[in-house]
Amino acid sequence: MPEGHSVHRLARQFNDVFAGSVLAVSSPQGKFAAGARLIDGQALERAEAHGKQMFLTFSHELILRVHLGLYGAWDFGGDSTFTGASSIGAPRRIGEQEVAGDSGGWGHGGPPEPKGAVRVRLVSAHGWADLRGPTACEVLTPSEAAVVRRKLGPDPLNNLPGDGGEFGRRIRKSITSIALQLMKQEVLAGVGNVYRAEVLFRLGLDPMRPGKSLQVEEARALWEDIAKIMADGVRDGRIITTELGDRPSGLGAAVGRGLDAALLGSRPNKDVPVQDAHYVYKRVGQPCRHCGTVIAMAELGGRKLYWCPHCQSGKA
DNA sequence: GATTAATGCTAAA
DNA sequence: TTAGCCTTAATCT
Repeated sequence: MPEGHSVHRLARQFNDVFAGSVLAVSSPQGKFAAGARLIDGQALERAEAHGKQMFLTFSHELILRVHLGLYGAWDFGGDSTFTGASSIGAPRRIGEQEVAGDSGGWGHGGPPEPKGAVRVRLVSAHGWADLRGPTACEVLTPSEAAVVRRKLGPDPLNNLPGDGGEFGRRIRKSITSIALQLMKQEVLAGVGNVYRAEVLFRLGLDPMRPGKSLQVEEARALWEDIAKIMADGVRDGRIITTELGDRPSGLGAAVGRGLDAALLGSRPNKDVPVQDAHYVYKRVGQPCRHCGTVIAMAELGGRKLYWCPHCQSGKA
């Protein structure tokens, strides 16, 4: 269940390793055979991310739209030219979690036998990419792609001028709870269940507040914090929302003992233990990192919502 | 080894 | 509203 940061890393990876290259496109699984024929043999012009969706534009202007959904993922492999072109560390896999390291599988100048249900395989002169388990995978014309993108709200990782204000107008339009609205891709594109829970905690907002009740200033702060922690996610390749001083182990503890946080340099979130990465997400029953109150959980709109009943009550 | 839940969305009913 | 995608890590026996 990758959120927007993973999709932006994917787009970067495709631009790094495939842009300008002619791609052989196939569907080993067979389910995308017709679509694959439409783009087979074309050069990839560019990759773009909008929220949780990725758009690959080919030289004849057709566009491959991919949404990873619940457990979709891309696997990569290739020669040294291919891995060397990656600016994000030549990952072996990008999906719900990112896997680093060598994929093997370019031994005889080509990709390995597809394992499992590979919906799409892309092969260039130097490497390959396999897509499994996507929710959406289709070839669109430019105008069809524009229709899809018009339905999406602003993406905090693109953060174009005016996007913050547009987000504020959209979320303040409805009495629907801000917890539900943050998951709506037409309000803002890219936030999922982890960032939703974490940003509401970071700003001390009650998840059940109606969007309409947000002050303009509160909506702006919400947008800015989402943009910040998601940009961290793009940099780190994982979701880490805790501040250094709120981490009980590892370097957070060292800082607590007096180590200068500045020593951490450009990688402030390097090697954060998983149990220290979040404030509330999947921490039901555990003590709040700020006040010790037991973290609560409830099902809302079919998804689990986590929050601190004290820090996010409006009384804290 | 078997079962379950999961950082979503789509399409059928 | 519900099934489906068909993977993976964590949890259970």
